[in-house]
Amino acid sequence: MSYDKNIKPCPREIFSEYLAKHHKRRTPERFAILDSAMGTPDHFTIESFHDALEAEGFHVSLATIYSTLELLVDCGLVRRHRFGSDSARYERTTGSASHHHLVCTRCGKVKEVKDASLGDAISSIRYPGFAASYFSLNIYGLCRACQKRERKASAEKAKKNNQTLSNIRNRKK
Amino acid sequence: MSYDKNIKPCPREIFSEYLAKHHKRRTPERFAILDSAMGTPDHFTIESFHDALEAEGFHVSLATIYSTLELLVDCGLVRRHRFGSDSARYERTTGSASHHHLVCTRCGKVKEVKDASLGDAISSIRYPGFAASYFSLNIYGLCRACQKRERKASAEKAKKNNQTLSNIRNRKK
DNA sequence: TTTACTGCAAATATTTTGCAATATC
DNA sequence: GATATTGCAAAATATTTGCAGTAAA
Repeated sequence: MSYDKNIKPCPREIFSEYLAKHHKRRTPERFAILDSAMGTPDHFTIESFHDALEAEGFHVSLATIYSTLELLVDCGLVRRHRFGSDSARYERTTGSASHHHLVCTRCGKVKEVKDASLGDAISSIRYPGFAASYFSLNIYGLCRACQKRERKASAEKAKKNNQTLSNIRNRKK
Repeated sequence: MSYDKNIKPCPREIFSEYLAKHHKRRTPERFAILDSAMGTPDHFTIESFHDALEAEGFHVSLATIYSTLELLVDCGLVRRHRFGSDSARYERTTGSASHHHLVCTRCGKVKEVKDASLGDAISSIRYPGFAASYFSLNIYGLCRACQKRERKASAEKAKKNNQTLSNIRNRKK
């Protein structure tokens, strides 16, 4: 939970102005959540985030975390991902290089892939009438481990079938 | 629910071979679900899909729809999206041009944008050890309606604040 | 004949909501 | 002082799972 609060425009300023503009209140909970989110370079879930805050000695309810993260997404400081069937994952938008995700449809594992030029290409597209804030590119498929597992299962099944087949053949003798 | 079953390799063949390869069973439920999914050009949710099947006279349980759509995703015939907080949306991968999505973070509305060249660019990237099946590109931001709504709310708040301010000024007189 | 699949209902997991107390504006 | 926000717990929603009966291989 440490980031340079002097970089301009720093997240605190952005959030503060966003709250002012929307006539929402500047509460300690909201800024604690902001600081913690900005200090986390990795993905996090509501649950993990709540635990981390708790470990730091903050007690903030889940409901408040949900609502504050929604605000942070709305003002573009945080991205929200829904990869598999599991819960939403969040990540700060600042301080990390443009990347997309390889998502395994079998086991749900997510791997980050950095690609600045593709990121720039996507970010540079303008959509009339739509105020874009961030993008999320996910490539779905099978990860290495699940491919290997599949090959192995395939081989075992084939072996089993051959045994069955030879049993039948032997019986006929 | 009508698509040309003669196109090669047609979805029925792909699915049939997938089931055979994985030593899974060819049940009427699975093929009814396949046909219905392939006959739907738009996005659908489990709920809407279930209703549509029911209306056509098929009765298939939600559990079976979930499990079969998982198989269809696994064999690449169906894409699974998780846009907002709401339930997963599915769409067939065949028979529609490459597109991505503009997702409103405020109201959740999703708009499709066709872009063959970007789609080709993304599809052509190879990831060592990862067997890519399909991609999902979502641009998050504010849709036209929500931008308008925001401007309107902003103006009203400002007006209200001015009134309060002039009340205070008047009182001081 | 073996065992995977289906439907149903119950269980689980995640996110949202209502309400009284509190704190910001 | 008016009202948005908080925490808690309950509610709503989506998805998964267990089990007994059925059907594909």
